[in-house]
Amino acid sequence: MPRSSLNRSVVVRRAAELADTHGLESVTLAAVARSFGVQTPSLYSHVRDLAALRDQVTVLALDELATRAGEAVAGRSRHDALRGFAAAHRSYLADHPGRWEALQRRAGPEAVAAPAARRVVQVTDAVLLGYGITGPDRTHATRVLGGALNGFLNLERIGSFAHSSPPAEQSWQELVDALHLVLTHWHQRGTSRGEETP
Amino acid sequence: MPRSSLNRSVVVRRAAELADTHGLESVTLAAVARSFGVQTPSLYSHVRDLAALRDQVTVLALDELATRAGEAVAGRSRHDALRGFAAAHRSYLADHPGRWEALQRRAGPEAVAAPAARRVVQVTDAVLLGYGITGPDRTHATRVLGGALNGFLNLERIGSFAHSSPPAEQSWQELVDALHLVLTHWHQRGTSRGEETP
DNA sequence: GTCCGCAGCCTAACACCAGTAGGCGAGAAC
DNA sequence: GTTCTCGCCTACTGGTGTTAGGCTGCGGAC
Repeated sequence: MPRSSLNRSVVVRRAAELADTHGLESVTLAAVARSFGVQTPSLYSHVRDLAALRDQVTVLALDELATRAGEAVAGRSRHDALRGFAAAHRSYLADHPGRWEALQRRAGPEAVAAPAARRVVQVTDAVLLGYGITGPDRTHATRVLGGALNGFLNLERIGSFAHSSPPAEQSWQELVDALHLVLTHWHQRGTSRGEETP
Repeated sequence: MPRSSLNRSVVVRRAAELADTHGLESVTLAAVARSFGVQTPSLYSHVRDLAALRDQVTVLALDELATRAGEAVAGRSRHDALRGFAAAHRSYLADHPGRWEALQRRAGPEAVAAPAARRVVQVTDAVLLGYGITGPDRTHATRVLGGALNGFLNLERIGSFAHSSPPAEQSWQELVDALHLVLTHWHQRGTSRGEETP
């Protein structure tokens, strides 16, 4: 019997695959061990905990999402960058629904401190810089942009759009265009409300 | 011993309270039974399943949210209605985090077919009608609005905003103002892209 | 008032899961 | 070749969902 190729990153990757095929909440230590043909307690050499395993799936997802979004944004600006950024999110959900699910969860402290989390923010910032949004406003815009994309995709994922007629794809285009409008007018709107020069 | 005050709606309500205090995933049949001083199998007279219990918490949340949002919108229009609608969502999350969590989940078929789900959409439509958004565009706007609000609040809930400086409250105001801008310009943007008269 | 039906809660039991304690053997170090 | 170490193992505990079937006390029929 080969001593085994079991490994922390291998275990996490397998957990992510199980999440994608059967949903995150069916990612269980017993299921992961079964998929390796191994007994459950053997995993504790590589993973502290079930919670830690799921947290690491979250970190993996953050990392992959940041990479995919970064590639989609590279060399583009404004509307093109925004479209690529949004499409990266949507395609990641389509390709890896279980890992996406892991992003919609409150993760442990070591997961949120991971560099992968910061990378996602950095890519978002790159899009906003293309719109000329800087300073403290950029944090607000990051949150608005991230929230809108995540929220739409999450509603689509849980089936909220499945029972009304127009396909979600069209609404998605509307959302991206709406965000373009918001980002284009961000500065003017901010100054008109007198928040930037108090 | 009183024959019991156990009841389907009482059980669901207790499950919702447990969700609010300890999180939705700690809503377990064993915990609900314990809170009534009753054995676990006794609950099966009132609830089909653990999944059904959680689905009914979702329906309860949809109903309460629709009521709260409806009251916040009544007699208002445009920016005022939007602000009330958004504030209703945010306050519901603050007051009932566990029930909110139940809204971010894929629910069973009988839950999504519940009248409560339609009521939420109707209230949203009322806000959009105030902006003069009608016809097929209204579905898109409903999804954009719902997605943006849900997404922002969900990111706030899972702590995504806890590690950057400006408080989330300010970003929330920015989001509501941004949505006002989007809804105000919805019609123009739609026609300018030639989608309404194909 | 007495009896019966039945709804509602009970015990018993099974399968599954997370997590802990300690054993054992294969490969590496020397 | 001997020894050490690490990775996987077995055995076990406590908790969970779910089913099957028993008991009991309340409400209605007479």
